[in-house]
This record gives sequence, C-alpha cells and structure tokens, in this order.
Amino acid sequence: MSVRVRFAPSPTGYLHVGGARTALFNWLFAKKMGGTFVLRIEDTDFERSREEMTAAILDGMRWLGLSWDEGPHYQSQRRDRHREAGERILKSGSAYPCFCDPADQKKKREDAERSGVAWRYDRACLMLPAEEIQRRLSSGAPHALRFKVPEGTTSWDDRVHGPTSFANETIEDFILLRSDGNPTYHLAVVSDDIDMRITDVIRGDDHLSNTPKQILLYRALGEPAPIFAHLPLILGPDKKRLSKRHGAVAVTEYRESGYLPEALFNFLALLGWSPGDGREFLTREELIERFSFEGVGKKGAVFDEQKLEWLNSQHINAMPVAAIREAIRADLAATGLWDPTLEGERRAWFDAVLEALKARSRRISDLARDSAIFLDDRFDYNPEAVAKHLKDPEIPRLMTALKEALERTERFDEATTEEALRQTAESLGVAAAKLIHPLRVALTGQAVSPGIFTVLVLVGRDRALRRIDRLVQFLKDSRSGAS
RNA sequence: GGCGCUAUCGUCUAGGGGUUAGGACGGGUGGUUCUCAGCCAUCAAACCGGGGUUCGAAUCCCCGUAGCGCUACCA
Repeated sequence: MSVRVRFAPSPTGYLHVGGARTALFNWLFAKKMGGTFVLRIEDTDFERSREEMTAAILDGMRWLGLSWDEGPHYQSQRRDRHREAGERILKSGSAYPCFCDPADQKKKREDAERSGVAWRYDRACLMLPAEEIQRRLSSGAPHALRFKVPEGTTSWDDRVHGPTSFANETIEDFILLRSDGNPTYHLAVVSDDIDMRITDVIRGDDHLSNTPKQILLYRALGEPAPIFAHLPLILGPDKKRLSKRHGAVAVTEYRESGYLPEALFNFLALLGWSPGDGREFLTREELIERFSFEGVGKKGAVFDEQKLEWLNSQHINAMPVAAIREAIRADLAATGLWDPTLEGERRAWFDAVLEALKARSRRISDLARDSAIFLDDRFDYNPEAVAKHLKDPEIPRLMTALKEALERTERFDEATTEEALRQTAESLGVAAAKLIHPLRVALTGQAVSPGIFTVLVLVGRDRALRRIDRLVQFLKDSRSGAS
C-alpha cells in the first residue's frame, strides 16, 4: 500500500518553525516513499480560525518548497462525515449521550484541581437508566456525545519512541460531539484520517498523549490505525516549547531577514534528525535520499539561530550567482537600486560583484547592502573609517599621486592596478597599506570591503578616479571647515 | 496533583558493553592578507545522580532528580 501522510495545521496563527518542521518531515517521508502528501486545514474552531491565516500558512509552505499533492481539504466542510462517524460509534455502543452541564463540569474540574486531586469525568450519564435517557432525549434536552473508554491498555509501536502504552483508566470519557452537534478534535481527526486513507501520522510529541484516544476511536469505528511517529518538539533558548516570545514567528519572517528557504529547510531537517554521517550541509534531494526514522531523535531540540545563519552562509556560497541575483532583486528594488540592465547588458559585471561578495555574506540582505556601493556613487563615509584611516594630513597628496598612477595604466585589471599602487607607494616612500586604506574609504566609504583591487576593478577606472577626487575634496572641506 | 515523554560539550548531534567519547555551530589562539569575511591549523568544552548486572557500563536494568508535554463541549 502506498504511503499517505498529511500535515494538518489549524489556521489560528502563522506557519511557525514548529509546524514547518512537522510539515517538512511529512514531506520528506512522502518523497522518500514515493507517497502522497495531503494538506488539511483544521479550521473547526470557528472562534479562533481566520481565513487569512490559511493563506499565510500556504504562503509559508510554498516558500519553503513544501509542496502538497492533495488538498487543501478543509475540515470545517466535513462536519457531516464527522457526525456520521459519531453516530456510528454511538450505535456500536462505544459512546453515550451526556446531559451534564458544561459549566457545571468545568466548576467541578477546577475545584478538584484546586484541592490537588485528579479529576476525570465521573460517568454520571453512563449510569443513567435507559428509560431516563430516552425520556431526556425525546424532551430535547441538550446533550453531548461521550466516548466510553473501554478497560485495558492501549499501546502502539511508535516509529520514534518504540513501544508506547497508556492504561485506559487514565483516559477520561472524552466528548465526541458537542451539544451543538459539532465534532471535537479527536473525532474530526480520526474521521478525516480514515476518509483520506492516511497510513502514517507524523506529528509533534505534544500529541503523544492524544494518541491512545485516537487509537480507541479507530477501533470503535472498526478501522485499522495508522502508524504513528511523534517528533520531538522544537524548543526556545529557555528549553520551553517555542512561543511567540521567541522563535515561534512566521517562517516567512526568515525570508524577510535574508534567509534562503533551502537553508531553513536544511536546518529544520537537522533539528531532531541526523543522517548519521556527520554531514550538515544537505540539499533537498540529499535530504530525501537520506531521510529515515532511524535517525530521528527523541529529545527536544533548541532552535539555534546562529547555526541557521551559518548554514545560510553555506547555502549562499553554494548558490550560482544567477540564483543569488534573483534572490536579492526584491531587496535592491526596495532601495531603488534595482535596474533591469543588471540582468541585461550589465549582467556579467553584476555577477562578478556578487561573486566577490558572496563568500563574506551570511544573509541575502548582506549582499543587497554590500552591493549598494557598486551601484550607487552617493554613499556616505563611515565616521569610524574616516577616523581610522584618514587622519594623516598627507593623504590628499598620496591619493592624488595614486590617482595619477591609476589614470596612466594601460589596462585596468587586478594585476596592473596592484602593480601601479605598489610602485606608487614605493616611489613615495610609504607602505602600500598607507595607500590601500584611504583608497578603500574613497571607493567604498567603509573600512572593510572585499580585496581592494577587486573592488577597484569592479568600480571601474572612471568611477574610481572620481571617487578619489571626491575623497580629496572631502578632506579639504573638512579641514578648512575645522580650522 | 495524575499520566506520559526525555536526559552526551553552551547549542545541534555521532557513538548503544572495552573509544584519547567523534563531528558541527558558537567561543579562544595562531597562520594567510590591504581590512573584514573566508579559508587553514589549533585549543577549551559533555556522557544528570545513585544503585545494580558485568571482568568491564556513557552504553543494559532499577530508583531518584530535573526538564518538557498532555491533562477542555481548543486544536
């Protein structure tokens, strides 16, 4: 039988890293097994579900490349099937109507909790005589449908945790259908998973204690239970489950912060899973090829953004410049620096700029920022760079000499410009660094940049000379202004 | 409170009876060099505690402890 898995988020929030990781493992397993990945939106909580959240979740999944083969199905549209399932359980004798007042139940529960006693539903309505039930039913008394948890033990062989079991006496008779006729989570999930022929349920550890309830429902419905795999949770730096406070932000925020989807994908796959051979940088294809539940750990894993950033830098480096160009286009457009010629007649030049920048970039946003000085002459001089490298009163004279030398070179490539600079330094009787540092400020406004001759060539002779002039002028102005 | 899950460097992890307990991120130091990044080299850094079993336990078992999760007519 071919594998069918599903990701079933509820649209009460964005797709955060926890959800994304669950989706990702489902996706990997489906790909690995040549199975089907079903997407189901669990929007039965009409109080909290919001339509725009569904859109946001789909957006997040698309960005990460978590394509689904089927759906999205909407759970809210399947109420009739859920009710039918509930009726079937009732008919089979595994459920009973409960007339207890919810407010009343809640109070009892709270009282019990306050006095430190475990509370479980007391089965008051299970004890009701048949004729009393009939009487109440025909009088139209509001009632919910409760599952009658059988005696015994419920166990399963979890793909991650191995044999796991729960004593049924620790499970209370939970509600299947609310008094308004709407299904609760467990019924809806099991009913849907049966209808959608899900073979493997891969979800977070937080569902571990829900599993026996659901297995009991499969049994009551006379259906075989799927195989379960419970993934360890992703934790915040405080080792608690991710919250809005830290990390549980929309995955698309990582896009906004300059992360590549393949880097986040790679990172998330490594959170709680290891290929076992020590490799960390893995492409989607390599991940599919290597994925197996053998390598899935049981321990919650702390989300370490520094490692994500490192992986991002690795992916940036492995990326062809053409792809990088695509990736930074939006950022450049946002600052008005994007120009169609960058992928037209100036493409080769711009790709060389990106090539020079990519090894030193950890985020896509770094590339956009650092390429600005190649695209626009109107940059400011960084005050720290000025203070560090432009103090010497000799600099205007040195720069003027350098400019003259650079004007005269026959060609303008890295080798000739370097030779020109070093010869100039020698004839002036100063160290090459005396020219290099001010030149860097002249060309970039910064104290740090790629290799100076690389920058020089990429900026080009004309603009480089103008930038040197501008620096000399700047120094003149600031000196006369100061005195 | 009850039930459950988990436990190797700060973090992600490998290893599953005999290892100098390995790798990666991050940190330190040094090298390359025009700066930064990168790259290379190098250092520090861990088997939760206690009992068993065993010639031998980080590894298997038990008991603690701690952390986390679940405990709704939420999902």
